[in-house]
This record gives sequence, structure tokens and C-alpha cells, in this order.
Amino acid sequence: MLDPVARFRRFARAAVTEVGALDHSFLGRGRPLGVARILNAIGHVGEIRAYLGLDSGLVSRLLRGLEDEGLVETTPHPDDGRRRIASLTRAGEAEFAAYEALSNERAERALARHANADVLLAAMDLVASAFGRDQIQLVEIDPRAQVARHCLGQYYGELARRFERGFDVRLSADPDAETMVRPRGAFLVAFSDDMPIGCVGLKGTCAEYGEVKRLWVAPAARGLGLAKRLMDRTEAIARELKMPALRLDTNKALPEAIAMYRKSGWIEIDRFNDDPYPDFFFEKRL
Amino acid sequence: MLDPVARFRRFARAAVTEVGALDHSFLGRGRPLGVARILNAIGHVGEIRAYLGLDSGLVSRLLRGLEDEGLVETTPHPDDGRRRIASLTRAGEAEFAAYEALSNERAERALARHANADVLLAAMDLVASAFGRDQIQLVEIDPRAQVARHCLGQYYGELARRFERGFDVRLSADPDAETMVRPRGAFLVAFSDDMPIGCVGLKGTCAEYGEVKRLWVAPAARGLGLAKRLMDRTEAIARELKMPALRLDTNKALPEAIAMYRKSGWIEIDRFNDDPYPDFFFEKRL
DNA sequence: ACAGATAACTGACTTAAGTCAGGTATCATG
DNA sequence: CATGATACCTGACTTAAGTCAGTTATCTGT
Repeated sequence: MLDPVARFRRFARAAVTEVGALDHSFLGRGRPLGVARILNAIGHVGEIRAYLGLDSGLVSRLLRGLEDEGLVETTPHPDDGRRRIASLTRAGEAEFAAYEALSNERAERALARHANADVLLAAMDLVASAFGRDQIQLVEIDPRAQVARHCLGQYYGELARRFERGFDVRLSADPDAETMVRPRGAFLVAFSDDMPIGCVGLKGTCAEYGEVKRLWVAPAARGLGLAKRLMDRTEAIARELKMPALRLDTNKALPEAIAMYRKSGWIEIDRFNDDPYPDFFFEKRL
Repeated sequence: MLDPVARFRRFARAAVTEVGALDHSFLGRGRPLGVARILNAIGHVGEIRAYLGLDSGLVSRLLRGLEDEGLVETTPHPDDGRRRIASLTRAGEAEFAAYEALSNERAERALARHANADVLLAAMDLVASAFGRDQIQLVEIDPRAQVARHCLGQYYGELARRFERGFDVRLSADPDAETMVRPRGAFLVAFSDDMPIGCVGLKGTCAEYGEVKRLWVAPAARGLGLAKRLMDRTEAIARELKMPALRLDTNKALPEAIAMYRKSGWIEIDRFNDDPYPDFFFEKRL
């Protein structure tokens, strides 16, 4: 009842029950689960066969059934006459929305019953990130995009909580967005199933070195080695951009980060800027 | 990507994938899932039909298949000649253990990959408790039993963390176990799927009043209204034992508890003992 | 001791889900 | 333009899972 494996399995049982109940509610729409899944897949992606990993003959038949119901229509692929693209008709979209509503209602109800929904959600984020760790994708995006700004907001919030004297972006040497965009630099965001869970900026400072800025990993994604992965990718990009070296600064309130830098070949150097926050300065030659 | 419902559903997707993978690994033993589930149910409970909610004819046939394989044997029920009890043969137990091992390995592997397994487990406990909230059972047990002592240990740990000057049981008026056993009092433990997630003691202090002691709810179970449920049950038992009133003391470091007492009819009274820890004293006439 | 309920079983049937072997039209490439 | 690969389709088949009606033996209450 108390050992880790038993706790994990207790969780698995609870999740199965919950999932089973959702499936059951799906059946309430009078359609078998396989068909419902196809409908759902069309709503989310245009590509079904590979996405669901089903036999092409089976998909063909299921799709035909949905066509007969008037929920789906197929059009030939513009570039490839062999392929057909499935899309929802208006009626199909309504049906899709009905399934979505079932999922949403269930989620809303579960959250509404809990007096601490934010704690519950944080736990769910953490578990989902752990389960989906192999699907985490690093994507280069513009640091001015909304997701990027969301990540930065989270990052600043974290610093404000952890630094002894808080944190105010305006006092810090906030890098201009242009310095973190190709060809000068880059900005990476880590996504797990569409949720941003980490970021890092590579700033093209000068000819002698680039800088690693704004390395952040969401609480839900800690323990998965994501920071290391973000750093490795950043280094790769820096090499690609022919930067001779990388530098970064950090604060003593972030010991995990400092340990990680030391472990992955960064050398401590003297202060190289006049930012009021950092206590430690590192360099890595490429 | 950030609203609560989307986060809940992201979690559901991750859980489905994980659970599906486990099912898939079960298939590796060359037996369909339904049969595997029966085998599993026999291992855990003797009663299958009602437990799995399956058609009796279906269970009959599946059971027969397992009997033919030599994994299960059935014996007539001692008191009711119509009923039969299924049990695992030695070979069946080995097969059952093999399925258990698959689940356990999977759990161990998932936990081993995570650098913060304790954080992950805490999140899982929380989610599992929320999903299983309707299955939480309150059980009266002896306060000297191992589970009870586990709960009390957790409770003391929590106090030590929250009280300004820490907490030492030996300084507090630790109630004798006998005062929390029928007919003088009682001790309740809340179980969610075999995991103890809360407790409360009803101490038969004197003829004028009983006392509520050691009310504890595990962090994983907070927000589910469990404390209220434990208190309600305690009151019911107190009435049953003909106690004219209940009293309790508590500390200002536990504001949620204090708010809960006030909201459910407890009246603040003067100090009625010389325990060094409590700041607040309450009474409720029955 | 009898009527009605109940537990387990049996046989006949259904549905969902999927596999597999071809077949046809289209595409990519030398 | 011939050849092989590819995308989709079709028909025939299989397996898993379950429903349903009816049978038999046993139990329970009067």
C-alpha cells in the first residue's frame, strides 16, 4: 500500500476506470468506439491511416460508413491522384463537436468537484509530461510569439519567487528579440502535446561569443532531463551559426542549473557583464 | 493549450496511451485481454461475476477455458450448493504472477526514468485520489494497528513542518490508545483503494465530553471534503456512544481546519487543557 | 413440501475490430 | 514508356467480446 510500485499501480487503476467511463459516455452517441475515434482523428488531423496505425482496408470501410452517414466527405489529393483527403461535412463537424463536448464536460465536472483544481491540474501536468516524455519536441520559434512570451512570463515569475530580492526584468539586461532570431541567434520552445513546457534563448551577442539566456523548464517537466536537451540543441545551433564560444550567467538561487552546467563542460569565468542579478558566470568553447 | 479543460484532456490522452501500452504488453502472453482480466480478478478477489460486471454466461465460458488450461479450479461453495468458487491452481498462480510482474516492471521502469520519482508519485497519488473520491471508505480500526500508526506518523510530520516551533509528540497530551477504542472511543482511517489517506481519533475523555484528536488528511486527498466526512462520521459515533458533547483543540498554523470547524457548528471555548501546542479550543454539543 | 427466486451453465446468435490476399489506378524513375 | 512502388479499395475470413433465452440444480420462505 505504500511502496512506489503499488502507488504507481493504484494510479493506473484509477486512470483506467476514468478512461473507461469516458469511453462509455462516447458509446451513448450510438456509434462504436472505433468509428468515434476515426471521426475524432479527422477532426484533429487530416491524416488518419498512419496516425491511428490501422489497417488501410479497415479505415477505408469505417470511412465509407461515415460517408454514408453524411458526416465525412473525401476529395482527391491535389498533387497525388492516388490519395484521398477526408474532411468533415457540416454535419460531421457538429458530430465531432458533440464528442468534444462530452470530453470537455467530463473534464469540467471533475475539476469543478475539486476544491483545489489548480493543485490537481499541476499534478496532472506533471504526470502527463512524464508519460509523454518521449514525445517532447523542441521547436524554434520567434521569441516575440505568444507561446514564447508565455514561457518568459513563467520564467520571470519563477525568478521572482526564488531570488532573495525578487526579480524585475527591467533591471536585467533583457536581450532584444532580434538577437535571438536567425541568423544572429535562436529561440527554442519545448512542447509536450501542444503544451509549452520549457524554453531557451540563444543570443548572438558579438563575434567572440554567443549567450545562453532564459533557460526555463516548467515545474511539470522537471526530472525529465529537458534542460540538458535544450542546452544540447542550443549548442548545436551555436555551432551551426559558427559561434566560437558560448557564455551564460546565473544566480546562486538556481543550484540545479549550476550543477548541470558544471557537469556538461561549462567552465566558470569572471563576470563579463554588469547585470545586477547573476552571481555565477560560465563559458564553453565550441 | 493553457486552459484547464485542455490540460485535463492532455492528461487523459497521456493516460490512455500509457494504459494502452500496458494492455499491449499483456497480450504478449498470448492470451486475450478479457481472459487475462479474469485471471487477474481471481487472483485479487474470489468473487468475479459481480466484481467485473460481466454476463454470467460469458464468465462461465472464460472460466472454463482457464480450467482447460489448468490455471483455475472451481470448488462448490460450502454453504450454497448452487455457487462455485474459482481459485488459482499452482500453475495459475505462476501465470498470475507473470501478469503482475509485467505491471510491476512497467511501473518500476517509469519511476526509474524520472529524476524526481517522489514528486511524480505524489502527483499520481493526488490524481488517483481525486478520480477515486467516490470510492473512499472510512474504516474503524485499532489505533495501534500499523496503518493507524502510519497515519499518525504522517500527521506528526505535518505538524512538525507547519508549527512555528516544530512538534514533539512527547510534549503533547498523546491520548492512550485505549481511550480511542470501543466502547470508550474510536479511531477511523480513510482508505482509497487500499491506501490510507486520512484519519481521526475519537477519545472518550470523561462523562461530560469526548475529544476529537489527530484529524489528518493526506496531501494527496486535500480538496475532496474528506476532513468534513471524517468529522461527520466521528460525530455519529460520538452520538452512538452517548457522549453529550465533543471538544477539540487546534493550532493557528492550521487555518483550513479552523475554518472547517467554525463552518460546521463548532463553538470556540476557553482553554480546557494544558497541552502546550494548541491556540484554539472548540466545542460542539450533540 | 411447494412456489418462486437464484447461481451457474449451455447453445445460438451478434457486433466490433481487425487481418490478409488480391485488385486497380496512379505515381516515380531509369 | 515500361517497371516497380504506392494509396486506396474490396471481399473473405477470424477473433474477441458479449447478449439472450432457456435449462438445471439448489436455495429460501411460507
